[in-house]
Amino acid sequence: MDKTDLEILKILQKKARIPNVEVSRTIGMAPSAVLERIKKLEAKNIIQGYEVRLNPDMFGCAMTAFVSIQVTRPSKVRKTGEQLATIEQVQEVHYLAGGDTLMIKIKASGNMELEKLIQTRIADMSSVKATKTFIALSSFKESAKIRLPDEV
Amino acid sequence: MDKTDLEILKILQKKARIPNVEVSRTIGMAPSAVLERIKKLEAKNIIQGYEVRLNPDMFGCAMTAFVSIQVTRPSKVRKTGEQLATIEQVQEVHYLAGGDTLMIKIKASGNMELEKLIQTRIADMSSVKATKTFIALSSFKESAKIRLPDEV
DNA sequence: TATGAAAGACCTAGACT
DNA sequence: AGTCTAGGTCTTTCATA
Repeated sequence: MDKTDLEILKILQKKARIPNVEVSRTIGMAPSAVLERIKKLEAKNIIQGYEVRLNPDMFGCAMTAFVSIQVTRPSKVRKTGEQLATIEQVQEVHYLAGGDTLMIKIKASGNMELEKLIQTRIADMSSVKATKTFIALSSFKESAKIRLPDEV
Repeated sequence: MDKTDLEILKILQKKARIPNVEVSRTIGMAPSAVLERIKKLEAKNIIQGYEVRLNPDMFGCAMTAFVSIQVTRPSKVRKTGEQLATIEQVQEVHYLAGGDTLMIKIKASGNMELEKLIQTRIADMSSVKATKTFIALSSFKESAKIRLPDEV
């Protein structure tokens, strides 16, 4: 990965789904060279994918919630985490340091769906000791952008 | 928004940066019709954008942390939230119900950057009463996908 | 790794249903 | 809202440096 790769990634981070040629024009390189680089970045798993960002409010996913989940034993973390990750409404699953705790982020249509999810798919897992739910009243930012260095 | 729109969005959610024609072939419609629909979805802000998902480990953003931030007064929530949202390393800012608390998600290169961020950009805001930091040891899932209904 | 050329695929506006 | 057409643009492979 060099400076050119970083330039490409910066452009894509601003707006994925941009024509290849436009990228190549911006950085002053032949389209085929850019294509090759992007392909390599994908192959090396530096680019992991391309996502649409949909407006959740339009799909009955107006509710964002975080649920802190304490597992019964530290050894249960991995399996529990993987199982939680399979739930469609669960967008994120993180293992937090300090208390045998998983933190998940959920998008649901409302109270009802959230309650059902927690009760029928989370709280009833044998490895789940306790849950604490935090409901977001509003969200000021939601992005997957990361800070890219200027150089390697 | 109808069933066709949902079909299109489902395809894009699986893989944005897919040729338009392929979408149109999948749903059995003329490319121009699909283009028109996508444009409308963008104009209506149902599609908010397209993002690359980069592998954070490759950019010195290996550390994910959540910081719970208590503000001094409920009335300070909005301004504080907006200000936090401007920080590049802050990917998410949510206002949580129940305790005048903002929850943010940070991607940083490591302890040092995280500490510096918290001390020089967060804890020193006059509206910030207290912070609690949770560091993720591992992440099982990170996605922006939402569950789309089958019908409208 | 980059370029340039060439063939084929894709995009998109416009006429029409 | 959708189809079809057609020109222009973009993608992608390959020969070459």
